[in-house]
Amino acid sequence: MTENNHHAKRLGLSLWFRLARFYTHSIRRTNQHLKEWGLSASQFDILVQVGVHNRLTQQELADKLFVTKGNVTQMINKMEQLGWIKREQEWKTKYLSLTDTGAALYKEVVPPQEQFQAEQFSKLTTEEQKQLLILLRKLQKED
Amino acid sequence: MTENNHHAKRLGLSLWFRLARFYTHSIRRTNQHLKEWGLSASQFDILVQVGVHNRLTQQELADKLFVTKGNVTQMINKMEQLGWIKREQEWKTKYLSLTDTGAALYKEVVPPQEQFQAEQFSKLTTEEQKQLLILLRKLQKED
DNA sequence: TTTGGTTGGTTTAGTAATAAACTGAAGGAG
DNA sequence: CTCCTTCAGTTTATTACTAAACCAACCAAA
Repeated sequence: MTENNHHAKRLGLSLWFRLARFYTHSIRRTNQHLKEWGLSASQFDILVQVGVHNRLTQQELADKLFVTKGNVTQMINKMEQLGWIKREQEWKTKYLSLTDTGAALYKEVVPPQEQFQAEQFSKLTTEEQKQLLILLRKLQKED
Repeated sequence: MTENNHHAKRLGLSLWFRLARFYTHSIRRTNQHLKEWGLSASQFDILVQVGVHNRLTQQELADKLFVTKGNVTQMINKMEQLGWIKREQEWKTKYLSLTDTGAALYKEVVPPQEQFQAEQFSKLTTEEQKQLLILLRKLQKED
C-alpha cells in the first residue's frame, strides 16, 4: 500500500470518529434543550417533517428521516397518543398531519430550536457553515 | 429580525438535519459491515480506543467517546464476557486493556474497517475530506 | 380464478444510549 | 475522630432504533 493510500484510509476513520462524537454530543444537548417543551429530538424531527410536508405517509416519513418504518410506527403511536399528530387511513395507507395542538406546538418550538441549532454551529463563520452544508450534501448525493 | 439573521438560523437547522441523516445512515451501514466480525459499531469504537490508549480508565474512555460512564459500564461488561477486554482494578479505579483475543481481533478488523470508512467518504475529494475534518475539529473546540 | 408478488404498516426481540439515583472509598476540615 | 465532599463505577428505568418476521390488501399474470 502506498503512503498516500494509507493516509486516505486514516482520514476516513478520523472523519467518522469526529462526526460521531459531534453527533452524540449534539443530540444530547438538543434533547436537554427540548425538554422545556416536553419533547425529544426525534419527536421534534417528526413534528417538523409532518409540519412541512403535510399529509405524508408513514413510509415517506421514514424515507425522509432515514429510519425504518418500524421505528415510525412506534414514534407515531406515541405522538398520536400525546395528541400532536393524527393518522387518516385511505385504503391501506395512513396519511399523517398535525392536530391543532401539534400545530400550536410547532409554532411555539420551532423558532427557539432554530436559534438553538444556530448556536451549536456558531463556532463556524457563516461562510464555513455554508461550506459544511455543501460538503454534507455532496456526501449524501445518490450515484 | 433581519433577513440575514433569519437565514443564519435556517442554516443551523439545515446543517443539523443533514448531519443527523448522514450519521444514522452511516452508522447503519457500519453495523452491517462489522457484522462479519461479530461486532457492532460501538464495540468497534471501544476496541479502537482501548487498543490505542492502553490501560485507560472507564471514565477516560467515556470522555473520549463522549458517552456516559453508565454506558461504558454496560458495554465493557459485555466485551469482558466476550473475552476481548480485561479490567484490572487498582484502588477504586479500573484500568482497561485488550486481551490477546481482543488484540487479535483489533489487528484483523481495523484495516478493512479503515477501508470501509474511507469508502463512505469517497464522494469527496481528498482535499474536501481534509476541509471537512478541519470544520468538524473547529466545531468541537473548547472555548 | 387462483396464485404469487409488492406494498404499507405492525410486532417483537434485542442493542445502545441516556439521566438519575446509588455505593463505597479517599481525602480533607473542623 | 467524625463529617462532608468528591470520585469511579454500578444500577435501573426509559427512549430510540434496528432487523426480521409478519399481516392484509391490492394487482397482475397465467
